[in-house]
Amino acid sequence: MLDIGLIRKESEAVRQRLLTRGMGAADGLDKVLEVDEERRRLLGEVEKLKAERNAISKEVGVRKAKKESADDLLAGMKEKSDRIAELDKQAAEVEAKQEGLLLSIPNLPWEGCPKGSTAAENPVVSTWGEPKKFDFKPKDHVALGEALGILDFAASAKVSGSGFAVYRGEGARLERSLISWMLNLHSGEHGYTEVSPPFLVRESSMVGTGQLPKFREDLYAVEGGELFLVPTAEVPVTNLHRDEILTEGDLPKKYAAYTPCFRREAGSAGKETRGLGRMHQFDKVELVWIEHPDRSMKALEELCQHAESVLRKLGLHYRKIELCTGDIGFGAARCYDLEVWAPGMGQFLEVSSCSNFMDFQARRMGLRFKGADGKNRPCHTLNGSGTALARLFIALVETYQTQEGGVTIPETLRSIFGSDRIGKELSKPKP
RNA sequence: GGACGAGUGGCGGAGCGGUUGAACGCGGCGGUCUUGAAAACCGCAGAUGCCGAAAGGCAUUCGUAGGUUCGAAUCCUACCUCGUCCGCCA
Repeated sequence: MLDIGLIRKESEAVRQRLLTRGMGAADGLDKVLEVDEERRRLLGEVEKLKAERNAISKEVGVRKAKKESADDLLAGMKEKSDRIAELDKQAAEVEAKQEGLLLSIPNLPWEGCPKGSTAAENPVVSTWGEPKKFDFKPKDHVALGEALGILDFAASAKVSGSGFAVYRGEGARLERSLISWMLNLHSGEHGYTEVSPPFLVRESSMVGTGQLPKFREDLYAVEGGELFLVPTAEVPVTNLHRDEILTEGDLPKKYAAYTPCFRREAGSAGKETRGLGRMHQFDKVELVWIEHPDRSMKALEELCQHAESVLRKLGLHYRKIELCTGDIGFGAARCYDLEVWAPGMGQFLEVSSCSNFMDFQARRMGLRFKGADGKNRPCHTLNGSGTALARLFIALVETYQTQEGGVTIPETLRSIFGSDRIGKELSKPKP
């Protein structure tokens, strides 16, 4: 949520910055200014009346205490109160309207964001490793996984429909191992506190991180309740500190969390839907920072390094791109994506999105810190996948497949996985 | 799911419908004292919004939303959350 004070003071600059996102991104700005003016007008009027009423009521109390009559003061007070009630109602309506408008305006892209209008204009920041070379034609993970019996799409379709997967045997074990290994890495080496949050959250949490009110159609809602399935651990974890005033010494807060992620993926049917590429449910280890505004851009670099370290340790070829103003997400001010190479599919797959939301989410959720000057200011929030599963699984099995149709397990995963390969000639680790 | 009880400032905990944003204690901040610290003593201090260049003023806020009243932390209703007991259960 943008600061209404900023919108008021620098409306033209705000408009120009929003427009770098594309046509329509500044819609609602004029309306919100108009509503804000009306709100302040009403507030001025009603607060003046309330001040009068308070003064008179206080005097009534004094007179009654002295057993004196206050009838002269009470005359006309009912009308005054009715007028106040009427104006209060109007003010509440206008405030709700303003809130609704503000919640639907996207964040300002950071001033240093590359300008552009589509994903095609996202610059590649860096590339790590090389595409794996094969002496044979590499299979994609669907062919490979089904032949090995570690993926079963027929079963998941039967149980839940398209967009789901059943991992079996060594496949399920690999998935679980990756989650544990990543959590160990981030909590053990990168200083994150591991948390295991609820997978269903209330509406206010979704509003806090920005999924609602605008993107309801992307979410799974639980029927008959007001709970939603989390689309990312960002939601429950960032909201851990909603409505809190932290001290500067509390910052940064760094959390790592595993959750499954549930997304309707409405409108993307038929697009990249083969195999594990785009699922209604996938696993993810998420990194969340709550940081001091002065340090959040540095924090974004660090957070992204932590996500990158996952891919490096696994020896997976990837590239890092920075999202341009036209492609950046609703709440993000700056964002890097990490895309890992899947040799069987012959494409890069997004496995991490590392964003600095600056004060956008913090304003929505009332997350502040008390600065050295004693003033309360919104914190900055960041998050990034560290990393998303399913696609990491794809890259891993496709990269490490063998000519015989098995999969070699990278050195770093072997002890937690309990073996050095999947497939024929499965061997136990040497004692 | 059923019954009962409770929700007050960072924490604990008072609070007759009227000069209560709220006693008191702890914690916090600033000072006095001290070589320094502790103790003791004195003082300051919630949050949000509106107006204002500022100083400051005003409004709102005692789980949430309504209601009664000239006036609500205090009375009424609903909801939420927590606790206890019962039932069910991984």
